[in-house]
Amino acid sequence: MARHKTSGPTDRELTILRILWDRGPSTVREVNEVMDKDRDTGYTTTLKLMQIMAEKGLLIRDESQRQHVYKPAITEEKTQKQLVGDLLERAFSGSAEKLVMRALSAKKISSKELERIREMLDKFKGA
Amino acid sequence: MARHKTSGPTDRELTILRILWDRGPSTVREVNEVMDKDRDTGYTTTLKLMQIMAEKGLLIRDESQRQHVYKPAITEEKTQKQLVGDLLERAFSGSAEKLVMRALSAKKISSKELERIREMLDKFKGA
DNA sequence: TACAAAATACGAATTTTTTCGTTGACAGTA
DNA sequence: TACTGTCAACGAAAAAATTCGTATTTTGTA
Repeated sequence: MARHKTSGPTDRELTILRILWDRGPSTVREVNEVMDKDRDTGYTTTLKLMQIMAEKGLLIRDESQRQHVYKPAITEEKTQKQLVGDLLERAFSGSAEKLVMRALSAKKISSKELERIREMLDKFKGA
Repeated sequence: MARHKTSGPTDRELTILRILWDRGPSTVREVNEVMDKDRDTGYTTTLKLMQIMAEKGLLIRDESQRQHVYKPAITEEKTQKQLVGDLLERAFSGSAEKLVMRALSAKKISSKELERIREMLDKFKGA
């Protein structure tokens, strides 16, 4: 697809990043197994994606083993922040309030979670 | 781009929807003028996009005038909800808490806005 | 009516993202 | 050593999204 200027990882790339953040450094096979469960994905497809991502600097590759081991080059936090910031501009004209509202209504949230969100708010208010 | 299964509007489509939500029903020229300001975009490019969106059912076209007038076929609310829900799954493994946290830290938020968000929380807590 | 301006229709090219087949290298083992 | 299974490299095809040139239609106006 064509991508916007501010663009970060593509869809499939994000899928791979998610897996690596969850699992920690992994081989292509390991990543592919997780991918494949959710949506049929050939091994070489995953391999190619991860190779490209390494080229782009999205992943770091350890070639010391025969089975190369990949890990994210960017933190989950930074990426999430970027994605949310992006969505904020593209779909919400910058209104964080509205985004939060939609997030809350998009999904049932436990009152425990609501409580933690409230605490966060306090922190931000203080800052 | 290739797009994920759950996929809603593409990038450029979302740009156009945003403009229509903001301005109300508009002609291609009007939309293109706004688009073009932000990023060079030929008139026929915008036209084609909007025609495709009309075909897809994303826009409704009023052809009674020579200058066709387009308006969104989907509400801002529904689309935003979908986009947030999507991002929630794709980048946050479903944790709304984290998404809200990132949203708050992605952008400076006025204390007035924080206050309103807090009120929203109360409502959700009650429900 | 003839011309110019402005719009839509159409088709195709381009770019980006995703997918995968094939090949050759390497490692373990019978 | 010869065989087998696993892996990375590579190139190219396919799919999706975006862009735009050209032709045609319509409308206003000289």
